[in-house]
Amino acid sequence: MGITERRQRQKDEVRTSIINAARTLVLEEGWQSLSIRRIAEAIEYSVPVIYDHFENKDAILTEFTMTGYDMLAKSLKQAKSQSDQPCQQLDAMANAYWNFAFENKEYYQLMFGLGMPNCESARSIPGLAEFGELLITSIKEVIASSPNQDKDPFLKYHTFWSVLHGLVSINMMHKTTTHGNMNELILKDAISSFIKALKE
Amino acid sequence: MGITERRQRQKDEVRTSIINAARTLVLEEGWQSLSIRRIAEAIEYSVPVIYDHFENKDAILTEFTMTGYDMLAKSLKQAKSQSDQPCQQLDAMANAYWNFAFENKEYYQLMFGLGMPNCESARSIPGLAEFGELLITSIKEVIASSPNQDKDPFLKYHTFWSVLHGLVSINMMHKTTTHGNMNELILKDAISSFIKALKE
DNA sequence: CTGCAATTACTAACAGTGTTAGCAAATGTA
DNA sequence: TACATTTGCTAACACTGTTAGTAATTGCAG
Repeated sequence: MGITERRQRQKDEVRTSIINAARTLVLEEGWQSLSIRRIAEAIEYSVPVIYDHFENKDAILTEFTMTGYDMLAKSLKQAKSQSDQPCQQLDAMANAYWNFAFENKEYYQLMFGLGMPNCESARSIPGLAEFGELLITSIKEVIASSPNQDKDPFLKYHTFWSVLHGLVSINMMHKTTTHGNMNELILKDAISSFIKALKE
Repeated sequence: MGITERRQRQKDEVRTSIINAARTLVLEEGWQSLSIRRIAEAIEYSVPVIYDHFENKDAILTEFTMTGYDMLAKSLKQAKSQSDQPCQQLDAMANAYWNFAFENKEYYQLMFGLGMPNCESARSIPGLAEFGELLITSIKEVIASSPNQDKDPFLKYHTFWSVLHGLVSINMMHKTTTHGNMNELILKDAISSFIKALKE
C-alpha cells in the first residue's frame, strides 16, 4: 500500500516548499522580515499548516543553521582536498571559510550572529563536528612536524576558528571602515601569523 | 527664568529613567524581552511618553551601543595606563577587552551581535574612535622598535581587534565546548602569537 | 457503494510587539 | 482671568508567533 508513502511524499513536498519559501524571503529581505504569515502566503497555505511541519519558528531557523554548517563543512572539505600539505590546507580552509561567509551572508549571520545557538545544541550539529575535524587534523599534522610539539591541537583549533570568525564579523559590520582590498590583507596577515606560530 | 531649565531637568530625569528601566529589564531578561510597553510600565508612564524622548526603539538600543563603546574605551584606557611598555599595554588591553565582554555580556552582544550597527553610524561613535586610537598608538610603538618596519598599523589594529572579537564571541556562544580555563589559554595563545609577529 | 475514522486545512482568536493619531488635562504666559 | 503650549493619556493600526476549535477532505471496512 503505497498510499501512506505518497502522503509522506506530499508532506515532504510541503516541508521543502516551506524552507524554500523561507530562503527566498530571507535572501530578498533578510531575517528580520521573515514571518510565519509571509511563508504561509508564499506557499499558498494557511498559517497552521506550517506548524504541522515545524514546532515553531525557531525550528525553521535551526534547520537553516544545520544546513549552513553542512555547507560550510563541504566548502572546507573541498578546499582541503586541493593540497596535501597541512599548512596549505589550513590556508585554503581559511580562504574557504572567508568566502563562505560573504557568499552566504544570511546563513553566516544566522549561524553566528543572531541566534547564538543553544550551547547544548552545539554538539548535535553534524556539520559543526565535521568542521572541527577538518581543521584539527591539519593542525595536528603541522604540530607533528614542528620543533615544539607541546601544543594543544584542540586549543589551536579554537584559536584558529576564533581568529577567522573575528575577521569575518568585524568586516561584516564595519564594512566602510576598511577600504579596498584591506579585508583580504587582514585575513592573510592573521592567518599567516597563526600558521607561523604553529610551525615553531 | 529657571522654569524652562527645571522643565528640561525633569524631562532629562524621565529620559534617564527610561534607559535605567531598559537596562534593568535587559540585565534581568535579555534584549529579547525588552519592549516599549514594559519600559513604560516600569517607569510608570504611558507608552507614547517614551516616543517623546526617543525616536523609536532602535534609538534606545543605539544609546546603549554608544555608552557600551564608551565603557569599553574607558576600560582599555585604564588598562593601558598600567604600563608604558607597548607590548604589555597590548596584552593588558586584550585582557581588559575580554573582561569587559564577559562582565557586560548584554552590552557586548548588543554592540557586536544583534544589531550589526549601521555601517555609516560607525564613525559617529566617539567611544569607537577612542578605542581605535588606544590600540593603534601602542601598535605603532611596537612596530617602531622592531626590525621590520614595513607593517601597516591600521591593518594590524584590525587584525588585533578581529582576533579579540572572534575569541570572545566564539566563547560566548559555544561555552560548553571549551572546559575549565581553556578560554583564558586560548586568549593568551592568540594574543602572544599576534604580538610576537608584531615584534619581528 | 455507503458509513465511519482519521487526516488535513481552515477560520478565528489570543497575547504580544512597535508606532501614532487625536484628545484631555495641566501648565506657564499675557 | 483667558489663551497658548506643553504634557500625557486612551485607543487604535498593523504587525508578530501560536493555538483552539471546526469544517472538509480523504482512505478504509463492512
